[in-house]
Amino acid sequence: MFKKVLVAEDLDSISLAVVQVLEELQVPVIHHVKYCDEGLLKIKKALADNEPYDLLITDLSFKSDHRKVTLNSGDELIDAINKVQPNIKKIVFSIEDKSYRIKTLFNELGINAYVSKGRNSIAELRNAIESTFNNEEKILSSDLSFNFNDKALIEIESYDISILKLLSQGYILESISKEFKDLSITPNGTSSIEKRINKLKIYFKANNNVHLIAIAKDFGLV
Amino acid sequence: MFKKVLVAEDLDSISLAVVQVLEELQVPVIHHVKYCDEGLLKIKKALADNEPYDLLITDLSFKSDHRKVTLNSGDELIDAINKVQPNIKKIVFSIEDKSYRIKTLFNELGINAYVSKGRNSIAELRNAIESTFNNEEKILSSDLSFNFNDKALIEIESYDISILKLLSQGYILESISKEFKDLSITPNGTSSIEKRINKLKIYFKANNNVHLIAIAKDFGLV
DNA sequence: GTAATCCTTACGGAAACCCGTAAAGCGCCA
DNA sequence: TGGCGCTTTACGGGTTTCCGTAAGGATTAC
Repeated sequence: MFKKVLVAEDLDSISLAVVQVLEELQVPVIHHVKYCDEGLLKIKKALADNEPYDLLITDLSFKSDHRKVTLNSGDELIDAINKVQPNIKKIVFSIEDKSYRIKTLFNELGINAYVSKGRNSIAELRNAIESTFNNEEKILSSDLSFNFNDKALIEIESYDISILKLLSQGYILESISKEFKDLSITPNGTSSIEKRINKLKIYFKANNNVHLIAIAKDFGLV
Repeated sequence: MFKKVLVAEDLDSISLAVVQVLEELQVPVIHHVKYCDEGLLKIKKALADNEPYDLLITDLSFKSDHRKVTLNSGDELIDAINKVQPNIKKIVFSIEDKSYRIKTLFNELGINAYVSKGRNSIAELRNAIESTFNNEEKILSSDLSFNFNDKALIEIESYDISILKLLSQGYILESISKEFKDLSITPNGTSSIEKRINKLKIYFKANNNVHLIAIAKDFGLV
């Protein structure tokens, strides 16, 4: 079994359960942090001491409070850790159940397992830890049964997300076009952007921009 | 201390912690349900048996799965319970931290305490249970420090929420007007509705309708 | 080298919005 | 009854979205 595990989870009520699972699995060293920044520090320290962690279990969303932080989410934490210790095994344990979000975690951040917090997630988490230890790939908790090869949501790319983000911030077409030109994102003609928004509206069956952003929010795309 | 407590919480990783707190407080009878419907049934059964619960601790949001349910949220559960056993003490334990949502829980559903899931929520929950037992009123976990008498968010009433809801569903002004006429909600002229939306835009500093709905989603208003 | 195709951009008219102003409706009170 | 204040509604013009059509440019096929 894993020898040294780091848990990043802000909710104390949940971390309690995670740590309990790790103890049952007889993991000798279990550390727990409530802020992403702390997590990165611990990873770096362990590397410097030549006693690196071999598993990270992290949540995605962290509450913001008085404390000033540079890493705001599990995504950012994983991204930062990948730059210093890419070979570490990574399990995400989160409430998120949108396929788009989860796919990018596997494809872009290279996580090993995703466990969705739910009615039977403690058992799911235990299984995921064991499977990860046995070098299985792309482990998904059983309540998430979407197809990994489903093209549908993969087709929505970062370009679309950028448009949706700006729309949700109150930008009008022309401003989006200007912004894209500044950032050298192409295509950036108002007409092209308009066309792309139209595709999104058809895809999500939205009547208008307002409806589209409401749906995008529900899907966790923005 | 309380003699018989019902916990309604779908996430097993969290209910574990809640039950643990109750055990530490030496509550003799602790029941736990993962679905709201189950919760209502247990309450009714206990009443019929003349052994009613004296405390309810519930989450607000419950994941939907294959199972068909009639009560979808903690709000609905409390509302239903209030109809059969209004005198039961009620504590809400949820991640939600929007003052609008929480105020309506106190004002319209008559809950006794609200504890926000956070980095120190186990201790907060314990305190809230004890304070509730001692008949204190309107207990709020300490990380939520908004003023109860703050008029700002109270001014946003169900009329505004209705507009925002319809907007987020892709309705145009005229359709909203028609819908309001059908439901005999007044005012229902397009102009009045437009004016009200304008107020909301000023209040939330939104540039346009798209922006407004994005903000409303963030605030959990729709 | 030319045609076919796709992507990007431009254009224009109808619909919906945004925003200010003005009229109509309604309760209140003298 | 008539005037006052407030709310609701109507109206109008400027802006933005919405949606179809088409021109220009790049890539691919043959």
